[in-house]
Amino acid sequence: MSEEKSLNFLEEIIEQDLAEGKNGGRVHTRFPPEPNGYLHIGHATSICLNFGLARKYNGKCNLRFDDTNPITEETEYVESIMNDVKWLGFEWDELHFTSDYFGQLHDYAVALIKKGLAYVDDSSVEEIAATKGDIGVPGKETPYRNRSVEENLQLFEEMRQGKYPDGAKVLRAKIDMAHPNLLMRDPLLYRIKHAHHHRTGNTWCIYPMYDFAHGQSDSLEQITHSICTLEFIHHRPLYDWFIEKLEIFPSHQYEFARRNLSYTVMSKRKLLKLVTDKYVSGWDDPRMPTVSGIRRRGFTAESIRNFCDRIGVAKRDNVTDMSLMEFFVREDLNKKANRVMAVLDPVKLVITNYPEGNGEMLHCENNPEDPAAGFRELPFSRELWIERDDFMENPPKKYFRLAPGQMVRLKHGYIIKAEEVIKDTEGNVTEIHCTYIPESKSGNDTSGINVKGTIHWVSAPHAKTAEIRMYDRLFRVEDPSSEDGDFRDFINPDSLKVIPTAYIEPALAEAKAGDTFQFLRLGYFCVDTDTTADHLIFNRTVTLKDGWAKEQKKA
RNA sequence: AGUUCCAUUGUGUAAAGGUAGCACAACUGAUUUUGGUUCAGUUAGUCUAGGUUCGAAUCCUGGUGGAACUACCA
Repeated sequence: MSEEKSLNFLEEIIEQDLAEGKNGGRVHTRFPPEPNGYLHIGHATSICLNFGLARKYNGKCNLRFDDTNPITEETEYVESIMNDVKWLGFEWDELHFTSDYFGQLHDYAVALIKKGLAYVDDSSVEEIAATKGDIGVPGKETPYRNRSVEENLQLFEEMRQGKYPDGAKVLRAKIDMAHPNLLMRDPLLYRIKHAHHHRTGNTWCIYPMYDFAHGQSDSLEQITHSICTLEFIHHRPLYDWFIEKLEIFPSHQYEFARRNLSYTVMSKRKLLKLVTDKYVSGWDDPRMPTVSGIRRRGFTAESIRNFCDRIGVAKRDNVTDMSLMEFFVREDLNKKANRVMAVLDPVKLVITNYPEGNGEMLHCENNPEDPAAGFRELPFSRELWIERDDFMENPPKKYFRLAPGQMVRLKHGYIIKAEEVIKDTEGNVTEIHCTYIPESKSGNDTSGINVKGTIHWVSAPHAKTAEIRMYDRLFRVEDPSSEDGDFRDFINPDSLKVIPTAYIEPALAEAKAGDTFQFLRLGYFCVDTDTTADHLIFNRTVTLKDGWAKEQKKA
């Protein structure tokens, strides 16, 4: 049986083009971010799509910075974007900046003027908006629309030379002021901005608009399939118009629906607001849907690639549930992350019949899913920390863990039986006394006893401490992007919970930033970039599936 | 209102006129020294009304519902 994977609509288009011998059998895509912010998971789908298509069809994919607006763009963003693309596991075939084409784009503008297809307009922003018309209402032509080619050439040259202040004049295409598509009503091609550009400095004071730059840049790079999101679909007639009138390489634009994720926002404007208004610690806050944020949180590049492949690409509106992304993270980490033990909410456990002194070392498997991960030695002793909710004085029926008179296994260690509970004056449990069964040692258990529960622990005299940061969804509402206004109304106040001192097993003190572990029964945790030898910080990447929680919900 | 795009289980996607399938989620059960993992299984879907056809999720028409477009942003 050939495992025939179904094609998405873009792959179908490409295969048809290939079958027809279009573009000489070439496939060339590009990922074209504007360097005005950090990349987010939505960009990641676009990256996986563009680079993935190129990889699949033996083609090429460029990284192009669409830097036509000097006001918003910064070198810091350029660097973070290149870093994120590489981290996701992709290499660009060519690196370009739209600003490298400013000279060529200027020549294209001159060519359009010469053909009588572009003119200089002296109207103000307000006048242009007022004469644009409206949905269903045709616009009005400006009095400057019929200037001669010579005059337009001269004025455009004077614009370039810096003879006019910002906003005094613009270059517009001469198309149709009554066109039902607002974008075809004499769109702006160039505007005057006396501003410093992050790459071209002060060389230019006129800058091309997106529409006049994007398609031509695609064409200059011989891009065969220019893939963008659906909101650009109205731009396609313009895209094609420039290519036709300039008689340049016919790149084609294809649109797909933006990917949305439940409980998160993708708009760069809103992400920027989260950062500048300090709702989060920065672009790489582990709650942010940015590539740098989810990386810091411990999501792996492979799981993101798998996620993007799985959710696919289509043209209908969509909101993918977070649980799908979390599944791919768990799937990947389950194979890779070593199992270790940590106690987040400790209570003391004393094994009264275990000898006092230094205890013993236990031989522990690092990862049952990966035999190559090996073993480690783990100290065991008379006094341990265990998780507070692994003991219940009055347990419900299906509670498999510690309770008075009930037996449980200490992971990698012995079976114990709870004998006595010590409480403070307010009735809080401060210590649990129990006995152990010496013949039940993990690995050579001759006791013949079967217990239903296994709990994790850390030897009290050997334990190290660490700070644990637990993250939850940043937003309370499922689709925060549908809401406008103040974030405060729908930010989740419990999105960050800090545990200043948790107990961890001693070997973990050596862990380095970026290392990820499964804390047994608690979830996956990743060492934070701010961690130091004196102060270990773990971020919770994702929780484990919780069978006990389900059990309780039923009750 | 005009133009354009879209509509398949709770979610995301397949089925190019011929058995509505996959993954996640949910639910059963088995295995398990993690209430994890793994394995087996169950529930659940073509927006609507017509038309074309031997046969329609697919093609056509009308309706309904949703989205995008009215920046000297990209």
